[in-house]
Formats: sequence, structure tokens, C-alpha cells
Amino acid sequence: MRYNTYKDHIKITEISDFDLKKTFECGQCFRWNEDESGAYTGIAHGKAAKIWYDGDAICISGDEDDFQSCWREYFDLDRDYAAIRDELAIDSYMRAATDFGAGIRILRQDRWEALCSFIISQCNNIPRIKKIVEALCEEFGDPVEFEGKRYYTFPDSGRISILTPERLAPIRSGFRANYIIAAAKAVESGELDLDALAVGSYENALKALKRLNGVGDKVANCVILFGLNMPNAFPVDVWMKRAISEHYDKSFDPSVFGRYAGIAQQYMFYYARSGLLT
DNA sequence: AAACAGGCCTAAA
DNA sequence: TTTAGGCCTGTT
Repeated sequence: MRYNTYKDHIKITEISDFDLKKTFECGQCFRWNEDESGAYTGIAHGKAAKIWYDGDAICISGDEDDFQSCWREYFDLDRDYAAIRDELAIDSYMRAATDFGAGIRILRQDRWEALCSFIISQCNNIPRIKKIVEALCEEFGDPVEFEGKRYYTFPDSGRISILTPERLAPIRSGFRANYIIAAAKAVESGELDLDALAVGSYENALKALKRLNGVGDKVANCVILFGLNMPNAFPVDVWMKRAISEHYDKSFDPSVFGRYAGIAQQYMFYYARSGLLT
């Protein structure tokens, strides 16, 4: 990966495996949206940005400091996904899945945002998840002006921890409202230390997250994969169950994929859902 | 109109 | 240890 600095953006070159559409629409995140020109705008870690193609290069708004302190890590630009795809192509099915999903990158999302977003995701479809998350941000986040439009940051746990279910009602999160508030309180009180979990073991993080009401195996693994940045975490939802039962036997264990099992999961998930794509 | 969505919890075998 | 039913809400 190389990059050049321009007045108001960074141009990234010599990077493999960075497809904007696949990365933003493979189901891992909820706050990046495509505009008429094909560029994506979103807000992460409290910072708004636009990212777009310029020929073979990819450009991202902001200065070098934004890039170094935020986007380089957020987009996981120093990881060699082509090599990981090779490592994961352990059979013909995984070869097909990794070929199909080539270009996906796992975003290093804000930990609290990931926890909150995936609590919201349970028993919901993507449009509604996005709607609820946006409502949460508009209601309780901070406004950020960017390219003439107003965006909102994801509200921190302190802001949410003091809310009542009634106060949260406008975002229409239904029975998840109590889960969200309880999770915020746990983070705020220090009972759940997401930063500490990120530097501990996978097993410990899983155990700690599942203590929260409304967080089971699936949500916990999403948080660990996308928020705690452990690429071995392997969330299994209904699509993954289907894919696993179609291609592997009952004794299937994600550890066959090794240290990047979670990335394998993302290729499998995206491939399994490809029938839905237009 | 009734069923279903990217789960989780509780109660009951 | 596994299984059914309920849960907010919006969409089909």
C-alpha cells in the first residue's frame, strides 16, 4: 500500500482487496451510504469522510493526520487480504467464496458502536437496523458538518446510559431498548471494559460480553470480530448455519480455518447472501 | 392477514 | 442439552 497526500484528500495506490461496495455492503457496518457518483460517505470514530474510486486508486477525504490516526487503521489497510484468501481457500467451496468476496476488508469499528449496533441487529433486517442506528445518532449523537450536509456521531455510552426506555422510544428499537441501556450502563460503570477485552483472550471477551442481557453467541462474536478486532471470532447467524450445513458435516469447527476464521466467515456470509444482490 | 426478519431469554422436557 | 414460544416493530 502506498499513498499520496493532496490538499483535501489522500490517494491510496498499490493496494489489493479493497472493493468499496463489498466492504461497505457485506453486512459488517450500517453507517456508510453510496451516493449518485458511487462514492461512499459515512462517519466513524466521530469523524465524517467520503471515499471514492479514482481510476485504480482509492481516495479518501481528509488530511494526512486523519488518515494516519484513523482511516488507515479503520480500513485495515496494512493487512494482506490476498494472502489471507489463499490461506482460507482450503477446499473448492472456500476457493469460490473467497474469489467471489475478494475485495472485502473487515473494518475496525468503534467498540461501543459495534456492541450497540449488533444488539440492535438481532431479529431485524438491514434496512431497519440502519434506520434505528441513524435515529439513535440523530437523537443522541453530536452533529458534524461535512461537505454541506449534517451528519451525526454515534452517541457514546455515557450519553445512552442515563436514558430511560421511554426516552429511547423514538428510535423504535422495540424490545432491544432495555438491552441497549443496560449495555451502556455496564460500559459506563466499568463493569464491561471493552478496551481491556480487546487486548485479552477471545474466550474471556466472549464470556464477558455474554454476561450482558440481550447478548448471546452471535452478537458477541460480531462485537469481537468487528469491534475488538479479533479475526478468529466466528459469528453464526441463520445464513451461516445454512452455508455450513450445505458444505460441511455436523462436526464442523471454525478452527479449521485457523487464525482468520472470522474473515472466512465474512466471505461465506457474503457468498451465501449473494443471491439477494441485485 | 399472518408470517417473517442477520437473536436472545425463559421455561420445560 | 435441546426445544418452543414470546418479544417490539416494520414490511410483505
